[in-house]
Amino acid sequence: MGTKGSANRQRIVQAADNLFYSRGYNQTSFSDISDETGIPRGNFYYYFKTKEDILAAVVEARVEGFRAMLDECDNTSTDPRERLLAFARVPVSHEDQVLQYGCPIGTLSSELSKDQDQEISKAKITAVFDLLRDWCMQQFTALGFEQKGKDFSIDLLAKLQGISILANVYNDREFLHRATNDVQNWIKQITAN
Amino acid sequence: MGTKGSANRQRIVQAADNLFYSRGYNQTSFSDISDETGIPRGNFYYYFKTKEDILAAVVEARVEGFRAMLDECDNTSTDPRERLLAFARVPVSHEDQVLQYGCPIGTLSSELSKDQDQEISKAKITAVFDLLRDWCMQQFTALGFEQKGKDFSIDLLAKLQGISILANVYNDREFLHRATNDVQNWIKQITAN
DNA sequence: GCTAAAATCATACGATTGTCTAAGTTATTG
DNA sequence: CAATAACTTAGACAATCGTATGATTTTAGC
Repeated sequence: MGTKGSANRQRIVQAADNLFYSRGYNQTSFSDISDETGIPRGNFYYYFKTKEDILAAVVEARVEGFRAMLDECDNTSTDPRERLLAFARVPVSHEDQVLQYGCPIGTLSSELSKDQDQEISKAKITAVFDLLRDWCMQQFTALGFEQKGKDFSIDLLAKLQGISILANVYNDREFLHRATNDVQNWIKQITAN
Repeated sequence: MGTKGSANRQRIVQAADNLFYSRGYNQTSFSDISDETGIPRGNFYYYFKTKEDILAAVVEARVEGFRAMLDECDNTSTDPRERLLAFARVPVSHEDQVLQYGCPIGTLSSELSKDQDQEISKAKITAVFDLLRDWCMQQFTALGFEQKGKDFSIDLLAKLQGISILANVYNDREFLHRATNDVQNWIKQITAN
């Protein structure tokens, strides 16, 4: 179910994804998505009962995107340490977007944490962070870390989030590069046998 | 000018400040502020021509708040190192708010980075980060750092932002404490003679 | 205590929001 | 080919948005 959705549904989700990222969820209207896709607003209701349903679909799409990104990290090397180093470079691999709009999951998360409703989608956002954290933990445990691996994983996510925010605030490409290097050095340091 | 503003103006700004923090700027309407203060919507236009003018006043108020917070850090000690350690503890001193709504300046920043308009207010947000960064740099230079002090300052802000985000996402008080400790240890380490 | 300015109030404007319906079209199936 | 389902469309709904105005009340200067 859902896998056989029409092309229109996919186009709606894709346009909403981009708009939610560049303008924010609350600042994106059905009309915006309609203008972007050429699909009349009325059609939306056939696929999504509410705007939050679109949000849920977008979050789901982003989960898939992050999953694919993690797969790429997995494919760079069989060494968990190298994988973590690759993971740390993800923000710089989406440099321009991060500088302009910040982290797609971090900014959405902080936007949704400010709402009484949308508890469902907020939970799904947490699931995205869980996905990333679990993947990191997997690498750390493969490196022999146990309880420390959990802390390291959240620390790593926090570092990348902080870097994304500051890089976005100051639109500072140099900082993004330098700070990413520092994170990689930190990974090398804590994983040094 | 502005210093003699009526009590109503102050109440509007204060209510807007709280609402912008807990619900977000775009999700807060004039009616919300009206409900919160009991002041009719029509009155707003006497003090503020547009909603963005209210935002500007709120940002200004937050700047004052951060300035007062930095003064407190200054008063904790004459040692720049101790001051930085105190600064690093600011998020935990506003623990509950950070866990629920994130950093008041970081979340607002990422919300405003997603809008075509509001370029003025966005610039003022950057000014808040400048305020914090300059203060940190002042401490680092007092400790003998020069060009490195600038990097350390942004690094420190990035660390605190990242911590706030993850603490908010997972509503994790323990992480907030542990990560703050780590930041303090980092400060001690880089400032060790 | 009169007057003019400052402040407050109720009300309404056009525009846009998300939601919803009832037709219209296309595709699928027996 | 007929009939049923899947999909698309245009348009309108009430509600709310930020903005704006004109009248009323309060305050301050002389």
